Amino acid sequence: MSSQRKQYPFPEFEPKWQQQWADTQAYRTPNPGEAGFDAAKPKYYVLDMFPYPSGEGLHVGHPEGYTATDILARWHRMRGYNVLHPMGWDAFGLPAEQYAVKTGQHPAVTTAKNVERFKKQLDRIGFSYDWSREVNTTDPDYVRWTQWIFLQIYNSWFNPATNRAEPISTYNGKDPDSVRLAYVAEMPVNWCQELGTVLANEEVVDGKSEVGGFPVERRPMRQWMLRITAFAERLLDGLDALDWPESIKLLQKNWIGRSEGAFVDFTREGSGEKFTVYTTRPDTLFGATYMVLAPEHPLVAQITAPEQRKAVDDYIKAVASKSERDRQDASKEKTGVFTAAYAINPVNDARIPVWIADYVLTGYGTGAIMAVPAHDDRDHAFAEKFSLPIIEVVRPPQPVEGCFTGEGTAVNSGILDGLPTAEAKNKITAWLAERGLGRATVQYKLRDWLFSRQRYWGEPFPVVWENGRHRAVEETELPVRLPELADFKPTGTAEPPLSKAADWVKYSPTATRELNTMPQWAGSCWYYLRYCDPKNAKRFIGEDAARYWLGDGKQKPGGVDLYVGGTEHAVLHLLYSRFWHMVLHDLGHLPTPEPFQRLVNQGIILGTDGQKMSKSRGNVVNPDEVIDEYGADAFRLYEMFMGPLEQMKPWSMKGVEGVYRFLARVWRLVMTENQEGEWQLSDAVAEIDPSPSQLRVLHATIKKVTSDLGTLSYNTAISQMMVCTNELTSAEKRPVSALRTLLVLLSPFAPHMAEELWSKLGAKFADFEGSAHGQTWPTHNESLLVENEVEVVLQINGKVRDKMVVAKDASREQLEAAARAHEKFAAQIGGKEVVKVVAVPGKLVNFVVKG
RNA sequence: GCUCGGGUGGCGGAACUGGCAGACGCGCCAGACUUAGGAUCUGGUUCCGUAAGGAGUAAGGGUUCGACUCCCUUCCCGAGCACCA
Repeated sequence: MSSQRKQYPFPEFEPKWQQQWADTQAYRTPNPGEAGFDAAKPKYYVLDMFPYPSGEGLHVGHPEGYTATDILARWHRMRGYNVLHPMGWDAFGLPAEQYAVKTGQHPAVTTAKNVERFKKQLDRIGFSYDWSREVNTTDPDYVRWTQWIFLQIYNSWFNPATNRAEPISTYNGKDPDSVRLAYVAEMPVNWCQELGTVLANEEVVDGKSEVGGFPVERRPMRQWMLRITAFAERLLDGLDALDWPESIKLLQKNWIGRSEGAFVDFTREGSGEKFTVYTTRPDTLFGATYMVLAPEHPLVAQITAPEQRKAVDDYIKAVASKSERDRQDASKEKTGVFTAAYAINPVNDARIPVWIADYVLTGYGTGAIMAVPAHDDRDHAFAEKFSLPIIEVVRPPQPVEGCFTGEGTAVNSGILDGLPTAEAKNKITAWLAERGLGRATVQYKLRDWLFSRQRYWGEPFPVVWENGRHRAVEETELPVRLPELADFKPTGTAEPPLSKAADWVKYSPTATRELNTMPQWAGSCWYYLRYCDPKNAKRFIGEDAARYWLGDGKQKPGGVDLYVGGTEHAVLHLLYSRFWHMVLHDLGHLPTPEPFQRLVNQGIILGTDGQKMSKSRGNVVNPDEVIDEYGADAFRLYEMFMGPLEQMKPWSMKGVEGVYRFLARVWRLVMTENQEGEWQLSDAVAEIDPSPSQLRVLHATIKKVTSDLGTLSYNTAISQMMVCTNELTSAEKRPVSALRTLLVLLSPFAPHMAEELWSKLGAKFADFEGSAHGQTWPTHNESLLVENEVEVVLQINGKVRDKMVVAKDASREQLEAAARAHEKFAAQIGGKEVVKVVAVPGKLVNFVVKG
C-alpha cells in the first residue's frame, strides 16, 4: 500500500520545507532588546503542555493540542503579532529512573535519547516551534532556577495581615521555621516498599502503585511541605478573572473545598479539657448527642478511661494498618469505640459520650466533631449502629423520609426555636462568640503540598542540615547537582537513594545535604516562564521579557494567552503553577498575578475501536505511520477535522483519507500531470476575475475560517475550505487571485502544501513574493456575501410547505403579499381562516390557520 | 451517593440570538473515464412510502406562530470528587 503512488508529492516537498524553515530559523522569535524585535506589534503567547519524553514515543493524542496551537501561532503571526510558541521536556520522573534501575543506564542518557526521538517526531509534523527556546527540566541550567525558586519559597512566609507572601525577614516571631512557605513536618505518606519511595496520592490507584501495581502503605515520615493552604482563598478568588472552562474552574473550586462554619468548644466532664469541633451546622448544636474524635486526635490517650483503654488501643492499631483507600470508602460500615469519657455541650450543658471513629479525619477541621445524628447521614448511620440517641432539631419544610440534612426551622433548640436555618446559624455563632465558646471560621479541604520524594531522578533540595536544623545553601552554589551514582536502586528502607553518595552527602564536617528530591511537578510549575527568556544566566526570567510576554497584569490577570493541554492536569499542575506564580508575584519577581489567562482542554483521542489507546490493547496509532502514508499536512488536518477540539473522539484511517483527498484536490487545482506523469502547473489557472459566486464563496470562507479560528472551531473552518475548494474545482478556469487567497487561508493548517503551491504559482504569476506563511491574513468583504435574492420558507402552522425567492430586503408586508400570490402555496391555505401571519424578513413566512 | 459534561443518519460530526435539521467528511448506491481501478470526476444517499405524503434530534410533558436550541420529569453514556462534619 505504501508503495502506491502518492496523490501529490508530499514525500518530497514536506521534508524540503521543514529543512528550509529550520535552516532559515523561520520561526525564531526575538526578545525585547534583541535584533529584529518589533516593539510595535502586540504579543501572543500560545503554549502547549510539554510532554514527558517516555520511551514509547509520540502517539496521535499528543499532536492534537500541538496542532491546534501551531495553527493559532501561525495565524497570529499572519495577523501581525509577535508570537511566542515554544516546546520543551518535562524530563524528570519515575519511569526514567526505573528504566535506569533495570538497565543500569544513567537516566540522563535514556532521557536524552527519548528527547531526540520526540523532537524528530514533532519536526515531521511541521510545527513552528521556536526551538532556540527549548527547555529541559533536567538541564542543570534549568535545575538551578527550579532550586532558586524553591529558595524564594523557603525564604518567605505568608503574612495574614497583608494576605501576601513576604520575605521571611519581615516576620517578627520567635521561630521563623514555623511559618516558612517550605517547611518540614512529620506526615503520614503513601510509602511503596517495592519502589522505595513515597508516592503522591494520585500515583496510588486502588491501594497500589500506579507504576508496577505494588502495595502502598501509610506511614508517618519526615517530609518537606509547601504551605499552599495559605493561598487557598486567593487561589479560589483568582479563578473568576480567568478564561478557563467552567468545568475546570469547578474542579479547582471543589479541590480547594471552601466551607463556612464555626469552631465550638466542648469541655470534658470532670477534668475540663477542651475539645474544639468544627461544624458547618452550628444551628444543630442542640441536637448533638455524642462527640467523635479522630483516632489520631492528641487527646485520645489522655481521656480514655482504663476500662476502655484496650479496646481503644486495638481500634487505633487496626485503623493505622488500613490503607487510606479502605479507610475512606464512604460506603463501608461505620466503626468506632467509646472512650468512656463524657463532654459537656456548651449550649445546654448536656452530658454526651465521646467516641473515636475513623470516619472523622485528622487532617480536616479540628479532627473532632459534634455528632448530630438527626441531621447528618454519617452521624445517623453511626448512631443507628451503636444505638446512640437521635434528637430532631431541624424541622423540614415538607415531611421527608430518613435523615434530613437540608435547611428548615429550628426546634428543640432553646433560643433558636422557630428560626430558619440561616438565621439560627448566625444567632448561635454570635451567642457562642459572646461567651468565648466558639467563633465563625472558614475551612478548606486543600492540604499542604507534600513536596519531597525518595528518588534519584529529581531536583536535589538546595538545603543542608546542621545540628538538627535545616538551612538554605548560598545562591552561588546553585545548581546543586545530582551526584553520579552507579546504583539508583531503592535502599529498601526509607533512606533515599542519594544517601549512597557518601561524599556528596557530606556538605561540611558538621553539615549534611538534604537527601530527598523534588517531585516532578517542580520543573513543570514554571517552565512557561523560562521559555520567555531561556538563556538568561542572571535571572530565572528577565524583567523585560516577563513584562512583554506575560503582560503587566493590569488589565487582565495576563500571563500565557492560550494554554492547551489535557484535563489530567486540571487540578494539580494548574493549581501548583498558580501557587508558585502567586508567590513569585508577591515577592516582586513577576508582573502578573496569574500564569495562564486562557485555558483549553483537548479531548482524548481513542483508538479505532473506540477504546482508550493503550499498548496492551494494541490500538495505539503512531503518527509516523500516518505521516508515511498520507503526509504531515493530512495528518494535521485530520487531527483538527475529527471534531471539536475539546471532545473525546475515535481515530479513523478512513477519515485521514478523506482530508488527504481534499488536499489532493487543492493540489490539482494548481497542478496537473503531463504525459510522463510529472506534475506541472495547470493550464486551468488563469489571470481572470473570479465569478460572483466564486467571489461569494471565497469571502464566505475568509469570514468563516477567521471567526472559527477565534473560537478554535477547526473542524468547521476546514469544512468551509472544502466547500471553497469544491467550488473552484468545478470551474473550467481557476482565477489565480482566488487560489492565492485560499492558499493563505490554508497555510496555518497545511503549511507544507500552501508553501509548495505558493512557490509553484510564483514561478509564473506575479503577487506571490515571499512565502505563504509570511502573508497578511485576508479580510472578507461583507458586501460580496449578500445576494440580491433570497429563498424564504413558506410555512403553515410552523410546517414547511413551500419555498419562494424574493428580494433580499423584502418587507414583512411584501413577504405576506408574495406568499398569498404564490399559487401552489395559496391553494394549500385554501379557504381556511388565517388567524395570524408571522413574517421574518430574509427567513420565512408562517401562516397560522384554524382547523 | 454528590457535582459537572453529553445523547442528532450506517459512522465522525454541522446548525447564528428560538426560524429550511443533517453543512463538511467517511461509508454506501448509480453513472462517466479507463486495458484495469481500492485513482479521479459527476449525481444520489435521515427513515417509512412507487408516489402524493408522513415521521424524525434519548423518552415523556410544557412554553411558543415556530423548539436540536428554553422549562419540567425520566432514562442512558462520559468525566471528576468521594465519610471534608
